[in-house]
Amino acid sequence: MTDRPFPRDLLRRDAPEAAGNLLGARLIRGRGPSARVGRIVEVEAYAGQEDLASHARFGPTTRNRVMFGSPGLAYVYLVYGMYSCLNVVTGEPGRAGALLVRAVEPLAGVEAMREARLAWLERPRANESDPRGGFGAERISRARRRIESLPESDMAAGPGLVCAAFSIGRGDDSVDLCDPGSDLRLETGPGDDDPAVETGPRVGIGYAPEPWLSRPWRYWLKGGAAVSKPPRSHGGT
DNA sequence: GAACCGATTTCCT
DNA sequence: GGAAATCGGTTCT
Repeated sequence: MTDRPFPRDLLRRDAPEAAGNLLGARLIRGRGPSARVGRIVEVEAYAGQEDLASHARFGPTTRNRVMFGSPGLAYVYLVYGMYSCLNVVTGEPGRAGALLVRAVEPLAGVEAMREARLAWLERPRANESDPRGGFGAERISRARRRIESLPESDMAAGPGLVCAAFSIGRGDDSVDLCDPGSDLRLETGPGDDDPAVETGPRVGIGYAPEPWLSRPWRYWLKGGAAVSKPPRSHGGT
């Protein structure tokens, strides 16, 4: 594997300014032949406390505390009761900021990612004694078949899917992604040429007022097959 | 302590 | 186009 630790200094600025630095970086889980490696192709920037779309808008809390910490740390939270989302903290300590990793293009360990997606399906449920057991089993079985034939580019094409494919959960909250010794970490890509970056409004923040709602703080690498498809409920025709 | 809701994904009609 | 799944945080009583 390459072995180029991601320079923390590239994250010492407000999230929208650091976004371009994170695009193209490698996200890595594990080491050796079983390592899972992917290229970050889509991110969303969440700025300081003034950004009313950000979890930081209420100030430091138990959940978002790491957003106010050092750049390069992982901020992992649970959305909709089931999906984890991975963020890379940006900015100097004391100033909140983070980049949400929305999509990753698999480069190595794709089958391990597929296994992780399958394992996520069978994740332990809190209410196991729920009477609707049979229904859930059939639904899971159909989802399993779908994942078994899923194209590589769709393996981590969405924030919840990135975490499922890389086995990321709340246990990874506050992990230092710039530390080469971390099991979950970042590395720089190979001397990437000047990549073409496109931008657009952030997804899933309908609760936010203007101007935050329309800030073009979603960034993706042009032509990336793994770029996430925004949920229909949020936009597309 | 209870009500409300989300930085999502998937399936159904 | 509509809604379910599923639960910890945040906010209110």
